[in-house]
Amino acid sequence: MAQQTRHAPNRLERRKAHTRSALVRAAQTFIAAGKPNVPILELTQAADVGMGSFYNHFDSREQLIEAAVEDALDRYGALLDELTVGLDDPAQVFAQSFRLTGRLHRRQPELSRVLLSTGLALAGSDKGLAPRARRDIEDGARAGRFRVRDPELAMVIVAGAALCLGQLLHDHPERDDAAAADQVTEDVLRMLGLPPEEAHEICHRPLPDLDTRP
Amino acid sequence: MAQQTRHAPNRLERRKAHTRSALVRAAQTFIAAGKPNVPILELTQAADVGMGSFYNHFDSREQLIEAAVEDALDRYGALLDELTVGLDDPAQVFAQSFRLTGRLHRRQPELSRVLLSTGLALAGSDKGLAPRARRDIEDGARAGRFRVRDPELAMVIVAGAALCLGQLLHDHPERDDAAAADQVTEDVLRMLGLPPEEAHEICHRPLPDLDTRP
DNA sequence: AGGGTGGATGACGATTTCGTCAGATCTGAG
DNA sequence: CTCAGATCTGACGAAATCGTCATCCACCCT
Repeated sequence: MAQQTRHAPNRLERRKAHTRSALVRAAQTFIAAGKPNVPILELTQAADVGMGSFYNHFDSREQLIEAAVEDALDRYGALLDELTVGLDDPAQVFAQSFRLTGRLHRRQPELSRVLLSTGLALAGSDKGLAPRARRDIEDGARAGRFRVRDPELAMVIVAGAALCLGQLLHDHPERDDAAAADQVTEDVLRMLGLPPEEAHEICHRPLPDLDTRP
Repeated sequence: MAQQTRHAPNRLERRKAHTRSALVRAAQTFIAAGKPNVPILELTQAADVGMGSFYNHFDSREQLIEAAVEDALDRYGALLDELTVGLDDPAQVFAQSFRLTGRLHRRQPELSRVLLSTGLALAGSDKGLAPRARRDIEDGARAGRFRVRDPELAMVIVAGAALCLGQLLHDHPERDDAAAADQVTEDVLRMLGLPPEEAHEICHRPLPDLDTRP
């Protein structure tokens, strides 16, 4: 019994996971390209999978898209977690996350554009990266680092800045994404009540090098 | 000759305009509902016009949607023009426009949601309300009212705040839209370098009463 | 008054997209 | 080696959507 349920490197499961993953990746590509309504056939061909395999894994296109967005969010969140581990100052965590998000817009354009295209709807909700930002803001407020009257209205600015920064970087590839991200982060920090000098300083600390990771 | 070309209240033209207008309004409704891909037939039925009339006026759905967005932008822009006429202080013009935009999200939800759904793409461009905001920011900077390093990056925050404020008001109808708009405007003004007291004062001046207009 | 024109209409054939299903292929266990 | 179960596959009929076109109506001009 143990041998049956305790699958070793079970090839069946891996094949299934591979197919599903291919579909999710393909969906992300189309979402990023602004074509979330791509025909199923075209999508499965892009994923190099049979037409029917789609229906083995999902009931509808909406379901796949939801899964694709969730996957993108998970990967983005995990990356931010990993890159901000060990920081204890909430302002520092927030600043680092925001600066990194700005940089990631350029490094992982598809991942980023998936979030962009759904980001507006998620900005005020409890899905996506919003809870993380809200947590950072409230942590910072509790720790006396930020001075915000209404966290939700602060979220409005933060989410909006993140989204439009992504859009700006996408529209203007010639821009220095790191500098832009740092500048916007600094602006946002000032809006959150951090003293200007400190905001400036925090946004010029060195960041983990994104180029050295997978 | 003069009588021919100088059409009096030409009924033919009015009928054509009426049909076109009905299509544009219907399109705006569907865009606002998040269904820009509505079938042509369904759209024409909602507009209460014949199937073929659509093809008399537009070549493709994209063309109609473009026209619908342009119409929404024109109406929004004209409204803001009208409501800020006579103001000479750029900071005042900007603040008034932003506060009014926040309020309009509630008064004209469909018009507003059309802008929301396309706003992100337009935020950094030279279309939509972006040129107006950019003009106000640059005017303010020239007049020494604002202190911005990079107008484009300031735009990032302004556009983002406007978009996410609209989203917030849509998601949370229980919120006091006037208070939220004023608060966010105040935050944005501070980010633009206006002294906090002045920002606060400007955002509490009385506004034209929207309820008294058509 | 009535001929001519611009606009509206919706039925129709063509095309696209959908979702299923029966069979092919692969995997792991006995 | 063989079999049962799991997954993949693409062809197929059904359904939705498209864009056109012949036709009709209302209005304008003479």
